[in-house]
Amino acid sequence: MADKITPRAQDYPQWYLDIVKQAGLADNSDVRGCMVIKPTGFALWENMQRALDRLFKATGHVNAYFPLFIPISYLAKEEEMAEGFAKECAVVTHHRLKAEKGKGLYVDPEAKLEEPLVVRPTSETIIWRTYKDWIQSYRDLPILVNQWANVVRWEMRTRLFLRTAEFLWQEGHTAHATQAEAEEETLRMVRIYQQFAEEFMAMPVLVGPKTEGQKFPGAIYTLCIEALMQDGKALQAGTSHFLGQNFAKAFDVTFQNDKGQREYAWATSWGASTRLIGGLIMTHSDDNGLVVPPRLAHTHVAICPLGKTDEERSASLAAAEKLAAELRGLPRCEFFGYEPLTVKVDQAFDKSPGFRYAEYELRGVPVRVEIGPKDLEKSACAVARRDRPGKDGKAFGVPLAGAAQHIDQLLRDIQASLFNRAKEFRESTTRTARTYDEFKEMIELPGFIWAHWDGTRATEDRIQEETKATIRCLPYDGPSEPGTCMISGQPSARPVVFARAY
RNA sequence: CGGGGUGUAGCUCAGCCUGGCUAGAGCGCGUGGUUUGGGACCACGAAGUCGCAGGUUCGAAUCCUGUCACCCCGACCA
Repeated sequence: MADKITPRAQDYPQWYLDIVKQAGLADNSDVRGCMVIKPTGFALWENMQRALDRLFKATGHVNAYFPLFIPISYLAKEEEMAEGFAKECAVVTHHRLKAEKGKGLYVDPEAKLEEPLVVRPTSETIIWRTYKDWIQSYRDLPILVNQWANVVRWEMRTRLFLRTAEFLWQEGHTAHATQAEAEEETLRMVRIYQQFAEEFMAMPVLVGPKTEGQKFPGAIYTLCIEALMQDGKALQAGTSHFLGQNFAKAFDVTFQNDKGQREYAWATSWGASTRLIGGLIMTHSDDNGLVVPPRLAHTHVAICPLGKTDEERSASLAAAEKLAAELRGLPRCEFFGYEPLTVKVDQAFDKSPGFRYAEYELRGVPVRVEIGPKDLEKSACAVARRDRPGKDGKAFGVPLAGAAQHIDQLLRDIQASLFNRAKEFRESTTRTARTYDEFKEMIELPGFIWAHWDGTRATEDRIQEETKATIRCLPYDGPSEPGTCMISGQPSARPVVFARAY
């Protein structure tokens, strides 16, 4: 028997770690705060990348790549950003080692860099330095570039996927001729993140601006998507920033408009990272293991042929291969990214059936099919859906004729049911606080809290200090009636959403 | 940076207080056999500089000093 997964109810953080490790997604590495993303985990990321990349391209973006190293003087140019990231930057100061017998390998003091290079914590500065060379005229705009990259933020405390010192992400950096166009882009991209989260990850999100205190350093404002994890804590899952002309001014990026006047370009940036994998886990998985929504699954269907004798096994195996071929041969469609379904025929006859079932549950394969002698007598198979773990989700007697179509539909049903379940959980744990006392009681419960806030930093800070809750965002969709701040009694245009967060 | 803890086989840990023969267990791994419709079992086997350095001692995983690393709590955290 494999190591047990700690039940969620007993110790949620330990459950999360157990899932990550036992489903084979990632491991801690020898380098503090950095992780090894294993093939199974990386496959999830690749599927996320593929889906997001399609959405970006469909909205006119192209990919490019900028350097890992940023001269320290670039980072210094935008004051807010310099201040915001100063405490978490890795810095390269030398370009050579020396190997000497007896002394081993050491940094060559002769090889000190003229100017230290910062390992990018984010790429606005190096990219805007580059855009200075790309932009002369309004005809050069907009620039709609995205890059897939790794970044380093030297965090004090890390957690696999949710916060690691090095992480993988995409960062979009766009330049526009007008403020209105840049603001449209900012909104467009946060809505793309929402679409991705909800349609692919089956993870419902709130969408809206961050408060002044929570925005990205260097931004005019930050829009975000906020998801709710099963333990009732919020997770910021993607951000889109309107940067105004801050970076254009810092790097002197101007263009001539159609009237021949010089203007500074308008900027946006937006990013989502491997943190999404953490969000995916904490939205759907259960005490039996990982649960992956079919649209992001690396293996859609696992077929387990059964049998005690060679004759039984070869008959089951033949039926399994036939079904696998039918599944792979289903018409390609948008829902699965125009790729064929991935089907694994499991031939581990030396393992007990129970072990094989548990293994696919642990790894989050959305649909498992069992074909044994008893099924073949009836030309049928057993089909188990991962969103309902154990025997509850298993249906016997599914006719082999038409099984492929049945499973295709089942995968779509699972995708929808995961989203609905997550949304119901969010709705059932979302509360409205009318007074601060009420709020303090509610914050001890899982979930989001709507409450009125006077819009000041002081009130926001006080609430955080006293309750550890932060304003997650000022959602676009939701109640909008005015009221009064639960603390100061000052007028509030509309309620905002609080939660404790990752 | 403050507080606490842990370093012994791939993993989880026992042994340390009270020094002593060849350093142990479970899981995992390898080989062979019996099993197989919800995490099978038997037999045999491989595998450890006891984090590192120094000291005390006839003798150190065990005692002392130093050091490094990691984990947890806090502070910090697009």
